Amino acid sequence: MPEPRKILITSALPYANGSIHLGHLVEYIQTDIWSRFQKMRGHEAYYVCADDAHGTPIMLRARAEGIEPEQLIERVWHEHTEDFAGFEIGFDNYHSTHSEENRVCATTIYERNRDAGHIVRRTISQAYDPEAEMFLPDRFIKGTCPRCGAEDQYGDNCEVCGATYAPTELKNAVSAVSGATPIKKDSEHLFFKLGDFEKVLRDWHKAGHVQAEVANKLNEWFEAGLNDWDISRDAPYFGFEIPDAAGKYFYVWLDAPIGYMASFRNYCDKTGVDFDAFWDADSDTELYHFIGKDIIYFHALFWPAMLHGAGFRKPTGVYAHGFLTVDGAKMSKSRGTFIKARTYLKHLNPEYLRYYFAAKLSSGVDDLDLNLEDFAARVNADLVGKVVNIASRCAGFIKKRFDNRLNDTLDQPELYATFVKAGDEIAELYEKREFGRAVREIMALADLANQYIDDKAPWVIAKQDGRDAELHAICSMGINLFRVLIGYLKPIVPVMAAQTEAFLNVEPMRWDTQAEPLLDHKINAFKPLMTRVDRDRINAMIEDSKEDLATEQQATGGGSAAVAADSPLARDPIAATVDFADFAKVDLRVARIAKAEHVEGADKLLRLTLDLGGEMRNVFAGIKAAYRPEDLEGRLTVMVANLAPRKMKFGVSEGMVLAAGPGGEDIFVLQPDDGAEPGMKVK
RNA sequence: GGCAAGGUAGCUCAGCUGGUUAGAGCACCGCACUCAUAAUGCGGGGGUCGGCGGUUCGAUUCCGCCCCUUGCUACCA
Repeated sequence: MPEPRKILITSALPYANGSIHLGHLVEYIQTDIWSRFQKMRGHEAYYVCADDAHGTPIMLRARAEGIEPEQLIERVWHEHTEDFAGFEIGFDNYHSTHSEENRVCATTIYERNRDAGHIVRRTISQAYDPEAEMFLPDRFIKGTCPRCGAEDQYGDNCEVCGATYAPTELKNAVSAVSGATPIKKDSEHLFFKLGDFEKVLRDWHKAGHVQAEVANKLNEWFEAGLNDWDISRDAPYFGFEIPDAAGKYFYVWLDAPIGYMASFRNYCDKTGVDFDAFWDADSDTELYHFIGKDIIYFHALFWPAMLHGAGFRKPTGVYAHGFLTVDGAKMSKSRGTFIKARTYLKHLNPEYLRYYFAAKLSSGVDDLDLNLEDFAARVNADLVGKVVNIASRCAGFIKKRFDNRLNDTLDQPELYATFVKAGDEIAELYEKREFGRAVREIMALADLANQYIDDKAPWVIAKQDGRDAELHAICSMGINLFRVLIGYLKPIVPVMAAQTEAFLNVEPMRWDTQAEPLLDHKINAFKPLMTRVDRDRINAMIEDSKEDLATEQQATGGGSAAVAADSPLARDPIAATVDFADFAKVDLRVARIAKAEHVEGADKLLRLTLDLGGEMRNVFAGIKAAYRPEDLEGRLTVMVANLAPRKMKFGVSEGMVLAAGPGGEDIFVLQPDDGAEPGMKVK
């Protein structure tokens, strides 16, 4: 057996300001599968992570809650830890960037870079809130866009017209912290001279430590030129004070990646693992960072540069993944597809999601879609219908007829050998982070196993006298094939694998334990290893996620950014986007209400006769409680002119008048400005 | 606007360096089977491989242009 590799693996640090949601989990599940795989292969692998606990948003949120930042991050740390545990994310250590280890690591990296001449000081002018007595990050300044006049825009760019500008250009700028008008104020900042490392970084990228598509993107950045990086922030700030700059703090993004190192240091101090062996410049160990594609800049430029400048090793691999969409669209709170980890856990088995993500993950940076229909179908068909079914259809015979003891020889050694052999290819796919392809290979094997059983038809043999040995051999073979499959799936579904180990009465499976079949071996009674995805549970989860939103809005007290809980928008969220082509199908016309009258026997309806400028339409409208007929006559309004006629109790309605409001007396009929003429198209 | 990744059966996706009738799973239809968590097996229908040009004996696969989707970015990193 070759020498075990020494591997340190990380996932990006989640920010200690919010809950873990399904989008985060793509990364943690991807990393965890890879980590578990490496461990199963017998390598010395460590998976560490931490909460990213510093920065202005955390400081302000704590202030808003009337607690200290330390209390906030402590609480969030526990939430995050529980959520990750719920999804079987097997961290060897989960720490925090607000820790003594991180202070030491950050200080070391800073001081070494400073002493090597990679830090400069420069005075810059920034927006300052005179009331809150703090400098304001761009996103904490709001005002009117200088270009298009849209209100309530952030300090750096306008979400309406896309203009970019300096916060000082905003009209009527206010601080989102205090409401005061920001002023400009000078301050000395510390900068990391990223440009010093251009050659180092280019060489490092060329050496294949990042994905090809990421390297392309990095090239763009090189061409744009590497700017100095502002690594300091003024007090008040929640972070580490810079040793030789009183009142200045390390920018959160400086000490966040250092959190990987600090978490590992914390782990080493607890366990005696050799920290230096993993971080020295000449280390022969491997270091991998799994990240989202949005933070490539930090991990493929700043981080290796900082490490290099401080005399540490650089990462072996920085692997970016794409984002999660749900049913083809960005996660949306109003649609209930912004699903938090704990909301999911209330309703569904975490291994469903682990499997589904694995089945769709590749080594690329493509986005991943969680299609809820596909999710249920895929998990049910693959995991339950194919894989677990193999054990389920064999175990009964083994129990009833053979006292739960497996046969002492294999029915088809060559088929078993095929399964074992396939492990090499599957392992290679895992190693390359091509989990989707690995899963396809495994499911192809599962198909073979089911075909084998079908072909042998043990249920027929079972009914014939004197064929017990055959039956025993077939079912034992099936159980053995099942065992190999679960071994291959173990990095993805560790809980089901553990249950299988209990069922099979075996030690925890490793990659190389699959080569030898289980013969003449006593197993335990079979219990269902996984139940099918219940679509009702999925729906309940979606509903629950919508409720999360409502609760949150109440909690935030309807700040300017949040939609007030009782606003029309909150009661009736904006519908899914439609193409222009779809919109254009609706033919809206200006119409004059030629006649309005009560309808005999109708409680809510008025009969309107609409003049389209040549054509008259009979339309029933449910506006009786809000309007008197005589007030409507002669008015202009807007109608849907190509709506399919609808037969109603009192006659046929040939269109629909546009009106807004919840109903009853609160109905407001639309009316065009003066000058519009009946028949004009509304567009 | 810049850049990146995509656009392949109803849905989710495979298709390496161009080559015989373009694949899988789910869904659908038929048959078989009933050991198994309405599971499984066999067979079938269904695709102008986003559009238009070009290179080539031959292009889903290469080149150009266009359309659409998603994401990042826009003197923040």
